[in-house]
Amino acid sequence: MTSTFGKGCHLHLIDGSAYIFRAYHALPPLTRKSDGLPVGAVAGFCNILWNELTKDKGSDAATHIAVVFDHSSKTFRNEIYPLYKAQRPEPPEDLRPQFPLTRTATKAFNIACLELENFEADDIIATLARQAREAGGRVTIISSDKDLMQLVGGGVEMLDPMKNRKIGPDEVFEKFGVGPDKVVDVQALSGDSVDNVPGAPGIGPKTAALLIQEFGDVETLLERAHEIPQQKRRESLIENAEQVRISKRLVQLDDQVALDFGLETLELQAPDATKLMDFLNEMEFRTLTRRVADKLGVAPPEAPALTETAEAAPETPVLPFDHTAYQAVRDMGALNQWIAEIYEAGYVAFDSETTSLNEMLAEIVGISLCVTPGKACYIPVGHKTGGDDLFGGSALAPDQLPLDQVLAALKPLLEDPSILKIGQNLKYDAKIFARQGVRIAPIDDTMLMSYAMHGGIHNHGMDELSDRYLNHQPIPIKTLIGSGKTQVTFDKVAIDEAVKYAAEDADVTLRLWQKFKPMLHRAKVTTVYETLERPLIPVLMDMEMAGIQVDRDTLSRMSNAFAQKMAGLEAEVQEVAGQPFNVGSPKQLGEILFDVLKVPGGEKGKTGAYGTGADILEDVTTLEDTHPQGAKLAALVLDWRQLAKLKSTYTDALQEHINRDTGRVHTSYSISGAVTGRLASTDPNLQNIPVRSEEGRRIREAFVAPKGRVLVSLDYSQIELRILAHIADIPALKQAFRDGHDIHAMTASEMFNVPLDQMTSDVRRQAKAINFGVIYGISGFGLARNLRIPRAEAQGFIDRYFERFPGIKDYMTATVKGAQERGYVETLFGRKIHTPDINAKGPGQGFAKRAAINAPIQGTAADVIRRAMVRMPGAIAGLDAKMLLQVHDELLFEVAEEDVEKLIPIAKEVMEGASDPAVKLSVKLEVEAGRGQTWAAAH
DNA sequence: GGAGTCACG
DNA sequence: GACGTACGTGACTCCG
Repeated sequence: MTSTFGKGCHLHLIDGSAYIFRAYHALPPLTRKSDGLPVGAVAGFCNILWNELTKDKGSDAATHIAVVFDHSSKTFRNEIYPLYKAQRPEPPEDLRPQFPLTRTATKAFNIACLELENFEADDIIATLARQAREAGGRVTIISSDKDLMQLVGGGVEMLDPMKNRKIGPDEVFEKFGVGPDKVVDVQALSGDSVDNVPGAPGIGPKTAALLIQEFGDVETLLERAHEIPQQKRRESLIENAEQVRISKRLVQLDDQVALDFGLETLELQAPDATKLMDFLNEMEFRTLTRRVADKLGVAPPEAPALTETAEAAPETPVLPFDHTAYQAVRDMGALNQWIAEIYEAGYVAFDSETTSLNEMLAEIVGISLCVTPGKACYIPVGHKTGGDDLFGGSALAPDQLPLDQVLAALKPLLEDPSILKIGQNLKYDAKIFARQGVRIAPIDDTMLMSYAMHGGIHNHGMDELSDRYLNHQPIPIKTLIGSGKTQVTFDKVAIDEAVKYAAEDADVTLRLWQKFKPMLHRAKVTTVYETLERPLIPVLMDMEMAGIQVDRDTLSRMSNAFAQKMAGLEAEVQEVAGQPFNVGSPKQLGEILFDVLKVPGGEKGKTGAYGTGADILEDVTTLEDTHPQGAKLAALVLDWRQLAKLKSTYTDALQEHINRDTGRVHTSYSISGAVTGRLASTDPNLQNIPVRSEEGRRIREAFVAPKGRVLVSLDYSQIELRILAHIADIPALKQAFRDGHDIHAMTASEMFNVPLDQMTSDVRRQAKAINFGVIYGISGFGLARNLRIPRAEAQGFIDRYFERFPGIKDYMTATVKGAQERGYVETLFGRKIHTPDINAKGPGQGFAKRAAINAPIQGTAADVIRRAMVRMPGAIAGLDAKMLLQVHDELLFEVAEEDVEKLIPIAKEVMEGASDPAVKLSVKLEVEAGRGQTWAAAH
């Protein structure tokens, strides 16, 4: 069978160990049903292998393939340097038993499974890649590990499996600033904290790349180190020369490993169907077993009879999706039969098709229902005939029940408290039905169930959930309505096509619900779902439908004023620049500023463009003395940009959002959009209306109350700092809040030993930045940049802060540790925020750590205001008042003048007591109130 | 469609 | 001792 490996052959090398960790962290925990053995990582690993074997890669298809593993943690590198990879955390408890299983899996797929004592997987990969290259073949290394990048070139390339992106010499250069042949030199200098490669202290990747570009390689550099002008670099290199040499030996892969097999033995072979099916079946991977069985054309083995334990999920029969089985309901007889079935079942999955994503404008085109997996119907009510006639095809297509008749028949059912309505993003459908006078209740929402269980792991759109949990890819909407300019509305879709698509959505939703229902309980997030997600739907519906009155004339006048000012500024900009260019183009601006005018300090980012953000331009404006032309230009552009932003995003775009019928602006809140539990506002975003700048704040004058009514704003004072004080248990902070002190001034006083009555605004400002920094997972670099002070000074501040408030440091350490062990962090109310990147290596881990520190604080604050919002309608029911907007720590109400005095204390009490009784906070929450005819005045 | 920029908490 | 850095969002404009 085997032939020699040579020209025309293509070897795929899979970095197996990396895959296991990725699969483990990327996927929700999964255990084998029969005995509870953790198998999540094995399942993910098998899926990856199967995809690798079956996906069509055209000319990149493998002829030879192998999976390479690390044998153990000790390798020859530990003899060179005992600390190498010494600080690797132990793998999690439930991952360890899965390591041997992945080997078994690889063999079951009939793929060569390689590992060698004393060597890392990377060395074996290096050796095989060299052999293949020398034999004239091609190699694809499936990994995104930067340690492998030194191998790229000469027929060897890498493939990042997550991004599906090829990594060739250009990408390596982009990453390291040098070609593949110099990667080890750069790594030797910069070191690697994750692997404990020491490198030269004080030299990071950027400096390392510069040095290697100049000197060629590590050895030359070390010999000529005395020529380096920068004192720090020079000294570090001279002092640490030996350490750098060791580092190079650590990062240099060994491509001469003695292997006792030839490349030809890695030839790609079809898996042995029986062996593979046996393994998958033993692992109890139902869906993958079925997929593999389909593909190999063998019968799936009978599922072993499972002993039903108390908490095991009721078996969901795996039933293929069949679009031809869906029914079009075109007469009342059929509809009534469906209604009877729904009453019989007690629940129904439900979805609507409409003409718009904007619920305030959308018209119902059809409704789909599903009670049993695989059996669903679609009721067309608003489909139009083809667009052939002169009037744009506006005639109704034949054989459709009239909308009002369908609504009349469904209304009792949709409002029946004994019938559960299940949807995916039900707020959308519920709003549309509410406009037709139907209040859908009670409800379950699969999107929110997923959010409660898996926030932070993946998004919660139906296509993604279906793919992940049902292994099924629903018909993409684009195949029906197209995209871009030629996109049509759903009413133009032929009914036959619509039935397949729409009924499938209800079918998918029902299956997801059946799957999620028991999962929710096992993930211990039922309370979160029941108290923080689901009850928010009707509350947000009412807020969104109420909308807020926005005065078009005010916006329009401001827009004109902005346009005039911008034109003036633009002319000035061109004059200072000495040539015309597009002020709105950062690329052109950067070139004018740093290339043409030669302003010093221009820095190009990864895309090769100069950065021209506000902070950079602000720095340029300080060059008044040395470069007046650049300073002037930067100042003008900053002004221009502020106006451009205000005009395009606010004064212009906001007018487009004023609803024709209501004369008001209706935002849409996304409940599951932000991982921390915050809401997100879209179309338009009313959570980022300007307030910080004088000029911008005037936009809020356009947000008004109608005659006889008032806008009332209530916002939590320092809620995140208060929550931090409670969670981290900081007595000094708590006391300050109890005493009603200015918290930033108090911090400053503690830190700098300045009495409160001698506090300067500048010292207070610095303390405030530190307080916020703590909430964000502070770092010396970040604080230094924010305050524009030297890094060492910033670090000094942080050290002193931790000294004064030791609990903060403990909180941060404990939170990160918890995230690393469990894969998630929690809010005080039990919301889980998953942190899949927390054990990643590289800079991603830094991000993940800071996010993990921030999430319980931001998330708890988000939970608090959610609780207040859920209780608010009941509390203010007797008043002529409506809750209109939420801006993270603020609620905005519209109230009849005569009820203002009643509303404020009631709403305040609800907000201040929102954590009770679930959580007893050791810090009081305080709410401040404002009122006025406009939002500007109320704030 | 991604990157850059900037508005908010 | 240092990786590269503030946390969380959405909308608009340019440009390939």
